[in-house]
Amino acid sequence: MSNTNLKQLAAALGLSISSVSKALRDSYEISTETKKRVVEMANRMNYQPNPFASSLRRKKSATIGVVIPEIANNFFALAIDGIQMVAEQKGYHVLTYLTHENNTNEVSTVRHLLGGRVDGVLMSLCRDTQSIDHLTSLQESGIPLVFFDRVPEQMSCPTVTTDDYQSGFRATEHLIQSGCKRIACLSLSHYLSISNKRMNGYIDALKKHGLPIENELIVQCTNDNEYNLSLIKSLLKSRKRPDGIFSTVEKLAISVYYVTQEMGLQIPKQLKIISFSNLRTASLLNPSLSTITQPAFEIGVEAAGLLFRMIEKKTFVNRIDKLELKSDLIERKSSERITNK
Amino acid sequence: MSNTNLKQLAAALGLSISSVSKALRDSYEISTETKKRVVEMANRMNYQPNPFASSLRRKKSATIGVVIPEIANNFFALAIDGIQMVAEQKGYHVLTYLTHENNTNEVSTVRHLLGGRVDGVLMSLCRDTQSIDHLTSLQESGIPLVFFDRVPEQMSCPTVTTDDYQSGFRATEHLIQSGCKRIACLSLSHYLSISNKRMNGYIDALKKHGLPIENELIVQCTNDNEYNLSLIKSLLKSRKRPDGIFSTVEKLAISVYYVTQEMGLQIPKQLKIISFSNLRTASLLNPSLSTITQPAFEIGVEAAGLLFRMIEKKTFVNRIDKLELKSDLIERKSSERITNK
DNA sequence: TTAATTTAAGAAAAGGTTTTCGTGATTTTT
DNA sequence: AAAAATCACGAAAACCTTTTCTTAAATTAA
Repeated sequence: MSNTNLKQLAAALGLSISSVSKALRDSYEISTETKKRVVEMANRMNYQPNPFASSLRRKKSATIGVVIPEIANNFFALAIDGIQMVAEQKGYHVLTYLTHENNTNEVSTVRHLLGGRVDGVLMSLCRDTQSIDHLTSLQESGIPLVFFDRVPEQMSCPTVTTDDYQSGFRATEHLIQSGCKRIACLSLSHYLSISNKRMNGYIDALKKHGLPIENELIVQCTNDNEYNLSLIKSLLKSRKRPDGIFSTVEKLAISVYYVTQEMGLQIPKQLKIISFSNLRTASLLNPSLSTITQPAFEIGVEAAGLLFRMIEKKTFVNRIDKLELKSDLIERKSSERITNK
Repeated sequence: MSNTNLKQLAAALGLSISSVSKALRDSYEISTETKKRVVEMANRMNYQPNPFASSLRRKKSATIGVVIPEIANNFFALAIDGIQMVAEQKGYHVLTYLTHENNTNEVSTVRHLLGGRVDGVLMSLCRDTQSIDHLTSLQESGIPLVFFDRVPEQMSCPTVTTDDYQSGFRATEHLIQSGCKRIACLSLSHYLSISNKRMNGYIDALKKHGLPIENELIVQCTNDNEYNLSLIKSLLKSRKRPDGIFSTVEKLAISVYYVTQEMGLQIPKQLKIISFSNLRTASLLNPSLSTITQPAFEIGVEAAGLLFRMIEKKTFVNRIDKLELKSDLIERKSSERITNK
């Protein structure tokens, strides 16, 4: 154990505990020479302040909590990366919680967080969260709270998102311009506002170009990968198979690739697809996948930045501060127009 | 704030603080009816014990630390997933630290951890860690410590790894059997034992099949992606270009794909490749990538399991407990034998 | 019926830090 | 030279739980 505490340090220096504490925190009450002596001895004795005693006394944990649906997900991994970077700069620790897209986990995680273990919380909702009671109670507890990407629409709380509606619109319009007439939309959840915004963009793009909105082309997927595969399979085997797919989430696009591979359907000849994705290998897929790529790292950075502004209370953060970043649409083979029919 | 504490709870119940505390911890000293009353009131007042006071008193943080090189990496993301699962079962929190493959960060993170913020540490070394002083001092501080995947060979400490030597051997032999005569090896770091083990497997496979070991075919890559691309480019443009590549790490295989795409080199016709990888889209790449896939999630689970055995001290964990899991070799197009020459 | 034991609870210390308040000693002001 | 202010440090409370040690009451044993 490091196990030297202030008491021992004070004894070794012939000073009082309080003086040593002040010296280490660079208080004006302590003379410069004493400070030097103290710091020296602290290093020599390998003193590390007990974080719990400190947190207990100061009512500061120097820790933020991050609650996300999953970690084995390019978007969230990158966001965490950004969050960690900012936290480290601020001298904060990062406690990560995974909900696995399960609302029950989300609720119990929030309950834990209410215990005061963290000074602030960054959160991205899980796909089946409907009630926001646990979220409001967290907010009302006074713990700074910022949502990113998957945000609760009904709540007045700072958020960092991307231009989901526009992205959905542009992606769909891109498919239309590539010649698609029947475009399906794969949605992750009808509870999530990002899913719905993306879908609304899709719908409005169809409307703008005079294409009908067909319910059987809007597929609400689940959290069960196998089941999603069967949904996609039946979509692609239906009498009036779509000739384009707008996938609101990477995972589902990958499933589409698997299904087309199995069925022998050719992308982009028989089916075009574009998807939200942060896959680094999108351009190496067969065929390369057209993507709407969110600035995941920056989202993490911005969300953390907002959170620390709230924690430090230097600049006021309004509850309705909503930051919206832009996603990139990257056209690749999977949505390419076929010239020679 | 939740901000109800034992004192207030005790006052509301007309009991002493100590009795309430005992009741909540289900002590035999408290009658069952009183316990019921206490628990009820605790729920009603939304009582959450202060984790810092508790940690201070019990000298237990209910937190483990995980130190990894990066998070935007399929292997580590999956490992974290496994770790989190076990930690959650045990009622522990997970503090994540990223070293970004930088030894300085690793050292300073370890120093932080010495402060006693965590009850145990899971760690995977960064690529440029040579000195293990910081690691031994962490171990000697008495904090349970388990390494996974990237482990320090010189240290006597529990580890969870995979059969890296055999995997390297099998991968190389597979390339040879597919017809390769000049096989290059892309290594991440000559400091990491996993890199070296994989490379030794490669070397021994070449030896077994009577192929020469050529230094210019063993490429030590860096942490600079751009530079790695140029290394790979010059490798593939050299007079005697290799006809096979064994990549010890996913990232480098992806770089190879980019380079071959740019150069117009055809995989597997002109160049075959196999790589360590946890990419979910390996089979969807163009061409599909042959991989050695480590059981990343299980590695996390096992490492966490070992760590908790140490923390709980129920079963003794020997310092030389080394757990080795098996990786899978999955043959795909990228290393396929070309039949009709 | 008294002594011994068990039961149920409270008082108080301990854990290590931070911070407020106090206090002599020195320096500055009048 | 006396009064005021500053300096450098110490004592002690506070943060909230947990746990050990007591203790009064109730039960059992003798």
